[in-house]
Formats: sequence, C-alpha cells, structure tokens
Amino acid sequence: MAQDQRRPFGVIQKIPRIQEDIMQERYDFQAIEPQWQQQWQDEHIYRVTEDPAKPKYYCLEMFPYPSGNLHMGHVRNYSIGDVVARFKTMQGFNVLHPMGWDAFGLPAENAAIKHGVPPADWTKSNIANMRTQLKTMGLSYDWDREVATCTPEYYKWTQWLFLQFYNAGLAYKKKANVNWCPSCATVLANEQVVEGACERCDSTVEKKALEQWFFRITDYAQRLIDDLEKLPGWPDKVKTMQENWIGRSEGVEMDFPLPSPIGGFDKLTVYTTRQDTIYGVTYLVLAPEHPLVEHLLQNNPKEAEIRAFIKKVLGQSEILRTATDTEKEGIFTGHYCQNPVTGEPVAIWLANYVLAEYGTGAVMGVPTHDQRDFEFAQKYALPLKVVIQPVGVPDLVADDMDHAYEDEGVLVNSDRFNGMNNNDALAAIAAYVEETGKGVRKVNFRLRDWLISRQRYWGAPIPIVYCDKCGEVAVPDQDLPVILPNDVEFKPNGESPLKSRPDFVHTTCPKCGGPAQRETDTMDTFVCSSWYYLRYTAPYSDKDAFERSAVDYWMNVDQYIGGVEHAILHLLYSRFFTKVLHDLNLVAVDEPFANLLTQGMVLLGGSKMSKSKGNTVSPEEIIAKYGADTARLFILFAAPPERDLEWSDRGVEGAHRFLNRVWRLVQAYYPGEEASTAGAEASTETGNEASDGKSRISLQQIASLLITNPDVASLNSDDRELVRMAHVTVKRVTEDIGQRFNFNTAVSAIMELVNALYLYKDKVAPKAQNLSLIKDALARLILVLAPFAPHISEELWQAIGGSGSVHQQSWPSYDPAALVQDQVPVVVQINGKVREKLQLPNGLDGEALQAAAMDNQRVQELIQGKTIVKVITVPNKLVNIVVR
RNA sequence: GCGAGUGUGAUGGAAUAGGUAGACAUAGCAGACUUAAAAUCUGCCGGUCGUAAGGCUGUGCCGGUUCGAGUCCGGCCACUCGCACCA
Repeated sequence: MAQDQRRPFGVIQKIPRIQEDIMQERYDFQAIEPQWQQQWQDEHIYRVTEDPAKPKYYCLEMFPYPSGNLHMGHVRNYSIGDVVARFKTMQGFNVLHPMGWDAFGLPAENAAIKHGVPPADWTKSNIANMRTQLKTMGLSYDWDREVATCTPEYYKWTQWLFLQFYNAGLAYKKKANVNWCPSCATVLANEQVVEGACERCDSTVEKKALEQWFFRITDYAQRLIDDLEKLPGWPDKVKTMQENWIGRSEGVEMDFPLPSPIGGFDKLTVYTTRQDTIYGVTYLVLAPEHPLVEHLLQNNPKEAEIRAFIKKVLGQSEILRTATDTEKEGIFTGHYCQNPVTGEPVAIWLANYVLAEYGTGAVMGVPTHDQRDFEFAQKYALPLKVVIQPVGVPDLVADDMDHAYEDEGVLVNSDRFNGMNNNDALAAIAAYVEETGKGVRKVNFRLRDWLISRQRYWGAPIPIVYCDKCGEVAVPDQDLPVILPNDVEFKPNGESPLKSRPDFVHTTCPKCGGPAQRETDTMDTFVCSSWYYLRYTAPYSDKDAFERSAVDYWMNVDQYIGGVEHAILHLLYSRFFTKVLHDLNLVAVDEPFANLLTQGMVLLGGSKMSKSKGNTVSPEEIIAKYGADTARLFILFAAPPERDLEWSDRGVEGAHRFLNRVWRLVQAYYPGEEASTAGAEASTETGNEASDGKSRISLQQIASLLITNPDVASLNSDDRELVRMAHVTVKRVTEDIGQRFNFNTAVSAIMELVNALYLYKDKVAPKAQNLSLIKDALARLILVLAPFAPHISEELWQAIGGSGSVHQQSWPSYDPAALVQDQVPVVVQINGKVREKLQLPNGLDGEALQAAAMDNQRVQELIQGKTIVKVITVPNKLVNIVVR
C-alpha cells in the first residue's frame, strides 16, 4: 500500500484487493484496519465535548491495570463497550467513551525489586504498550481524556479527596487488629481477604495490631443497602452480594450484671438477634480477645490452663478459626454473671467461635435454639432449657434433643411472655429490656471500616504530617500533591520504602513551621479507582478534581461494563465515594453507575485463561492473523455477554469467513476498477445487465442509498422478501443491542440478512434484480454491522458511496409496514401435536383459521370419526384441534 | 450450611408475553468447481423405526397445572459462583 492512504470521506472508493490472483475472495484487513484507525484519529471523530442540545450517554468500561499486555478478558470487555458506544452515537446521543489506567499497585514494585526498573518507568512503558494494543482494536475512545492514576496530575486529586474525607471526619487513624499479608508485606482491607487468604497472592493472612488509616464506610452501611433499590439496572446477583457483604442485622445489646465489679467492669454486654430466647440462656461466651478476660484471670486458680487455651486460639489462623467445620472449643473461667431477666447466675466461658470484632465480642448461649450453642453445650455438658415449643408436634424435651430447634414456636418458661409467638416476642422483649434499662435495640453490620493504608511504595502518599507539637496535621491544599519520590530503595520489610528516604520523611509542620515527619504509608489503589469515572468528565482540569459543570452534565455513568470479580470491592467503594462526595456537595448524583453489565470470563479448555495455567490465547496474535474486526465479531457472537465464553479457534475462523462473505457480496454489486469498467459498459443499454452470469451490476447511478418508505405493495415476492429481511434485521439488531444486550443474536440476525442477500443474488435472474432495493439493503447491512466490525464497515461504506464516516451516520430505522408478510406459516395441531403446516394469508381471524385447517385434506383424515371437543386458534401462529 | 445462577444436538448457542424446539455458527457427511489441494458454492445434519409418506421419542430427573410446557408450579440431582461460627 502507498504511504498516504488518507481518503476523503464521502467520495466513492474502489474496493482495494489484496492480490490480483486471489481475486476478490479475501479482504485486506492488514491494510484497511491501521489506515482507518489513523484517519479516525487524525480527524478526531471520537472527540466529545459537552453539548446541552443533545442527550448525553456515558459508556464506561472498567479501566485496566497496565500489566503490559492485553488479554482476552479485556478484548471482551472493550468490544462490548464499543458496540454500545457506537450504537448510542449513531442513535444521536452525545457519547462519552473514555479509557485510562489503574496504574498504581504492587506488580510495578515487585517488578522493580526483581529487575531493578523504577516502578514509574515500568508502568509507563506498560501503558505505552497496552495503549498501542488497544488502538489496534479500533475502539471509539476519546483518547484526549486518557488518565493514569499514578501521575501527579491525578494523584494530587486523590490526595485532595482524602483530605475532604479527613476534614469530614470520614478518614481516621486507629490501632487495630488488621489483616497482614506476609508475602505482599502490607496490610489488606477485609474485602481483599478471600477465605482467609490474600486475594492477590493467596498467602495465608495474619492478624497484626497496627496503627492504620481507615475510611468510615460503616457510616454509610445503611444507605449502601437502601440505595441498591435505586439500581434496577444492576444484576440482582451483584446487589445480593453487596447486601450480604454489608450484612445488616437487627437485635438487642443486653447487659448481664456481674455480681461484683471486676477490673472496672460491672456488667457484660452481649449482642443478640434472638432476644426471644433470653429466658433460655444457660451460659455466656467471650471472645478470647475480650478486654474483660485479663481481669478474669487475676487470682484465678485455672489461670495457666486458661492462658494456654487463649494462646492456642490466637495461634489458629483466621481461616481455621472462622471455618464452620472447625470444632468449637472453650474453657470455663470460673466466673458468673446474672441473666438480666431471670436473675439466674450464668457461667462465663471463653470460646474460639466468638469473634472479637463483631457485636460486643460476647454472646449469650442458648443451646436449645441455636445449633452452634447446642454443639458447644453438648461437648461441655452445659444445661439445656427449652423456651420455644413448636406448634402441632410433640413438645421438645431438653434431654432428648439431638439438635437445636431454630424454627417458629410459642414461648414457654419465659415468665410474662409465655404463650406468645416467638416472632412477636422479638419486638416485645426488645421493648421490655429497653423500658427496664437492661438493654438497647441495636442494628449491627458485618461491614467493617475500609482500611486504606498500605506499607508499600507505588501508591498515592497519604497527605498527612506528624508534628511533635501539633500532632496529626493535614497537608494544605496548596502543598499538594505530596510527590512520590522517584529513586527509592525497595526492601519489603513491612515498612513503607518511603521511610528510608529522610528527604521525604522530614518536613516542616504546615501549622507551626516546626520539624515534622510525613506519613509514609500510601493509599490502597482502590481509592484511586473509586473516582476515576468523575475525572474523565474533565481530565485536563488543574483547578479541581473534576469540574462541577462537566460532572453534572455527564454523570452518572449510563452503562458500566466489567468483570463480576469487582462486585464487592470496586463497585462498593465507588458507591461509597459518590455518596460522600454527594454529601460534601461536590457532585449532584449519589450513585455512580445507573446500569451495570457484568461480563463472563473467557475460558479455554473449560477454565479461565491465565498465565499460570498456561491456557492463554494472545489477542495480539489473533488480531495479526485475522484482524480486529474478526476478533471482536467472534467474541461478541460466541456467547451472550454475561455468560462465560469458551474460546474457539474454529469459531474465529467462522467469524472471519463471514466478514469475507460480506466483502464479496458488496464487491459483487460495487465492483473494483476493471470489473467496474466492464460493468459500466454492459449496463449502458439496459441499466442492470449482467456481463458474465455473475451479478456484475453497477449500483452507482442510483441516487439514494436508503429508501425511506418502500412501496412494498407493488413489489413481487422476491423483492418483498428482500425488503422485509432488510427491515427485520434493522429491527432485531436495534432491539438486541438497545434493549437486551444480546450481541450474539444481533450478529446472527446480520448473518441471516447476508444469507438472504446471497439467495436473492443467486436465485433471481440478474435482469430481474431490483437495484434500488439491493442498494438499500447493502447500506442497511453496513450500518448495522458498523458497531461490531468498525473497519470493514467503514471501508465498505466508502465503497458504496456513503457520505462521511459510517460511524457518524444515523442508526437506520425500519418501516413496520415492510415487516409484514402476506403469507404466514400456521401450524395445525391435533391434541397439541403438530400434524400439518399451512401457508395462510396474514391476519386471518380465528374462524377463518379454523376453516382453513378443517379444509385441509390431511387434517380431515386425521380427525375422521373423532369428536371435536374444542378448537384453539392463535392468529398467525396455530390452530389446535382437540378431539376425542 | 445459606444465597444466587446454570443445565437444550457432536460443539458454542437460539427460541423476546405459555404456541412449529434446535435460529445463527462450528464440526461432520455428500456433491459442484479444481490435475490436486485450499478457498468458494450447494445439499444433508437430535435420537429411533421406516424404501418412503410418516410414526414414536426428545430441552438434567420425578410429578403437577394447561387444549398446548425448554418456558409456569412442587419436589429432587449435578455443576458454577458468592457468603460462611456475624450470635
């Protein structure tokens, strides 16, 4: 190909061929794809600005971590997003479709340790590489809005947002028992611990008592649950996962008085959701970490034994201790407290199954009505007391029970509440303990505050300074960003590498000017990715994190697309961020993502493609071999988006074959140079002469590409069918993309149109072919194919003489009148079994349908001698004759 | 254990409000073109009985509702994912 391949939009082009001897059988994607990518970029056709005159549409795909290489999951994610963005653009929306990089994080630092490359350089070259790869896919991004979270221009605002949280009391430091990953040498948020292991490296997570920064996400727990109702466009699965994660429960905190104060405690407070069983309490259990435990050990004859037990429990890993099948173990402290409603003495135990972090770290034991308590009581021969009797079955007898009774029933042995249904008793007893000052109603959440500090280098520094005089001081806005120094020695030893840089650590106090030390921990990368969708609305702004007018114009994200693995982490954090920013009056919306599509994984050989399993297919190779259009088309065609997709090389070839088939079809009607001349000569006399039996007809003299209101009534049946297929296809593709997100069926609809066009081309005599209709059908075909296969569509659009870029055309409409068939297939069933198929005029009423069915000879034979019980008719569908 | 999802030809999948099960594609088989192959084009393609017309059967299993069930209801089974001693 010649160097300058720029071609003005809107001038009829010759279709280039790969080689004369292969003729027109395959199209030259290797030439076409880069050429159009360049031209789209040069002419800025994907650049957008706020335009109040147009309805806006914000289409966003989760931005990638710049690992250096695109994988098939990315290809799938971004192909889906690109179809949506292009489709919405063609439908007349002002579409924001940006891309960027989630660029902070551990891999860069680990690479630096391994290869001695600074994380900034490593990340930068990875981004450059991945950007190039992404561009070969032909995606409609406005690259002017690209952001990378690791640039000072970006993390300045991450730090600024941290300070907004800080000033609002939503960021705080506390000493806590936190999750520690020994391999990553840093702490982790609860959300990053999967079954007791680090979600990144799978190492067993340890507990460490450390002074750490947290975001007060628990303040938003209730709203994060309630507002899930505002998200009808989210999959229920994701909403359920978030709801479970937040884990709301309603109960009562109840005080069990101690007979005499111990170490300043005069009572033990337990949390329960089963206050209806309070009369059945036979013991009480503390977590070994409970603050009273140390005092209970004073002058305790069993001290050594109890300490040994505590040591054993604390030595158990998080997984082991919290696993359901771990055996419950405990030890009696020798102390008692008092049941607040009965005054009975209650033995105080310690046990491994009570969690210090949840509720009050103390629970009441009701073995008869809680299975865990039952198992514990059995093991240590603790007393059982039945307080709920089931209705309609024999009464429970404590000594005969082999498991706890946890269902509904009527209260017994419960003083004034006897005879009450236990569900009613929940409210009644809660009210009673509140009135009598024995307890308070309490809502608890499983969700913990978000631990955001990390003892690693490659992240946004937390903008806090510690002054000997003034204590903890926020870095003032004008001093932001706190720049991450470049040349740092990495020794993962559990402390931030920034600690080893005296010039970073030592600073002056912004308040008093005295000597001070900087915070050396950096922020969790999930902080950076919790607001990037806001930054895209005005990524150039150096005055604010985001421009209010831009953010109000674009937000919220109309369609968000990404993997389900972020169902809790990123999606929950982003919702939290948006709510906080809404409350701080920085954004108008209080939910970031109106609609969410969670795409399935790309599998090979039944399991997820991954480097470690060695079952990957490289997008680069596929694009080099078949082109981006083929890769995109295959991945969209092979499965509906939310389902897992099994990679198939054969399937890719099929997609490629289809594109060639489209290419040849258009070429048959819009031939290249030599053929075109021949066609023009041949057509001078009749206008639509075929020169050699194949359809060598030039359509170029027909004025308009699209026929707006086809006069179907005047057409013959072949022509009508052609028009119908063209319009049906537009309808199906419009609905499949716009309403159902079923790209696979949209593609199959397009394939059916192509098949129909071939049928017409090969079956209708060349002289009888209706050129205007063909021209119209080809134009519609190219327009609906454009979102899926943007390069070939652009090339063909130019070839048929379309004006401007195909991607700036209006989405084609369909004429409902053109969809109507005058003959429709109707099946005749007898007793629900299909016995005959008829072609009948469209729109016959029930009577006429029945008459037509009865008139059929075969039907008559089949019902001969039988009694017709009734006849059911469905217009244009079926007749069911019920006989006996 | 709890919650959610999935289950349809050899394979990926389709059937959008209960109405022709298997669209579209992949693989396979047969044929045309070719010296041959590739590419392309055409036809066939759930199982089973039948020369055929056609019959029977068939959407994980069992049962139900209905003129009619892949679709709705009840009960199971398998797999996948999430949560998992949260009191």
